[in-house]
Amino acid sequence: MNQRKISESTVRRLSLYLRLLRESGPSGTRVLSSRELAERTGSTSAQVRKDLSFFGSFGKRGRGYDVDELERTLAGILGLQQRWRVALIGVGKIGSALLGYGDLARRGFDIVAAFDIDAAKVGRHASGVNVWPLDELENVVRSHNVTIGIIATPPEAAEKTARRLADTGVAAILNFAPVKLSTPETVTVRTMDVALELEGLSFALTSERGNGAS
Amino acid sequence: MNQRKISESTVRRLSLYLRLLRESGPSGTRVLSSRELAERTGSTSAQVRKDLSFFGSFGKRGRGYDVDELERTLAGILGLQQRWRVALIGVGKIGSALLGYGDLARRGFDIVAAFDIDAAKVGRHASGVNVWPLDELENVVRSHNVTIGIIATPPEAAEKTARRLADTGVAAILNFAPVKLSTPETVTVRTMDVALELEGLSFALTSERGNGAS
DNA sequence: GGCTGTGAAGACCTTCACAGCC
DNA sequence: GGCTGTGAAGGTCTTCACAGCC
Repeated sequence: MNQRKISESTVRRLSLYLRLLRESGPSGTRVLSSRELAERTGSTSAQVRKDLSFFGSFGKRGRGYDVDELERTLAGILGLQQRWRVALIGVGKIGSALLGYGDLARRGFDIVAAFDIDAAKVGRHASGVNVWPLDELENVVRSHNVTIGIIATPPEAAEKTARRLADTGVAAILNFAPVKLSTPETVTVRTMDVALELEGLSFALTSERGNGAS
Repeated sequence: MNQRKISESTVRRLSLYLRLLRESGPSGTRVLSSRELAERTGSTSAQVRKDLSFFGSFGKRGRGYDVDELERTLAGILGLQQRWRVALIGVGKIGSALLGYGDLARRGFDIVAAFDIDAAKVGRHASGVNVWPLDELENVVRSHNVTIGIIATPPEAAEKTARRLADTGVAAILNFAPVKLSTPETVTVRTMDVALELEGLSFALTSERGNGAS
């Protein structure tokens, strides 16, 4: 496991390859070439081979990659042979959507506890997950062995929540609040921001006019 | 507006700069240096200056950037001086969350119509947006002059929905379904996938063990 | 013949470092 | 003195192209 620095884009693509392999599951093809993998994930064949080559040689020359084997290998690389225990902070609109989103559990991420500052939201959520008062965060996160936190609080509360999660020993945070979190380097943070993505689209549409849009 | 190829990361950072400028609004500082902009968005001062230099010279040497002026300039570059008319397809968990998410309107994106295949969801949504039967998509998208579509359907329906949006003349799609969309090149697509981000975190946590994690 | 694995080349992005201006 | 704007250097990521194997 002595691996060099793997880029974020490579990891993203590995996830896409894995998703494809899982979909072409039992009834799918037994072997896929780098070209097929590329076409169906929006990459190139050389890119696929390069991505995989950082971790070893998993293909068979002249044939391609064995679907089952590559699936297991990729799951291993991505750390998805284990299940991850996740805490959700903030049971508002986004939080509730996440609680009801079965794809997360299907892909190895169990939301084992949720928190909200609003007493009315405390109790058992429709999804079956328990919603705790925010005060209980440290206790419950520790007792449930949570390693990943999801921040779905209002932006004003995000920074403080991040600090509390970090102090409680959570190793990674997925942040839905449109703010920059200042966490210790030991915590890996990734932010998802719908408005930011829309702004990216806005830019693309705006600058198209400049060039001769076909 | 004869601009060269601007990278996606540059555009993302421009959005972050703009967000910061807007937050440090009326009561904020009148001038910000590239160093300040960088520190508060998680970038570097050279990066900030380079990003801006693709579009012109907006700073004052020895002083920095005028907040109001740079805010206007960035909004112009990103195409945010106009408002964007957005259609949402799929009023499930994610779709509802988006309808209730005021930040989108605040940042220039108005969801002017929503669609769902389920007759029970048709009618006026709590957010005030009208939910139409899916059959009406082409009519309503055209009559409302929609330019951006958000796909929040189940994965199986995403591809077909994308094609319909593309055929109806929508210029950009924000896709929440975990599938690769095959749309004509005239349509800009961006996909947001929570599980994919979590898998990125999973990888980071897993590969840390390999190195000597401090 | 077909396809992988991979050095080398090329494209792209970031950082450096400093001239130029306030 | 302080800060911008920017060529040049350095680094990273992608694509090419082909040797090696099935």
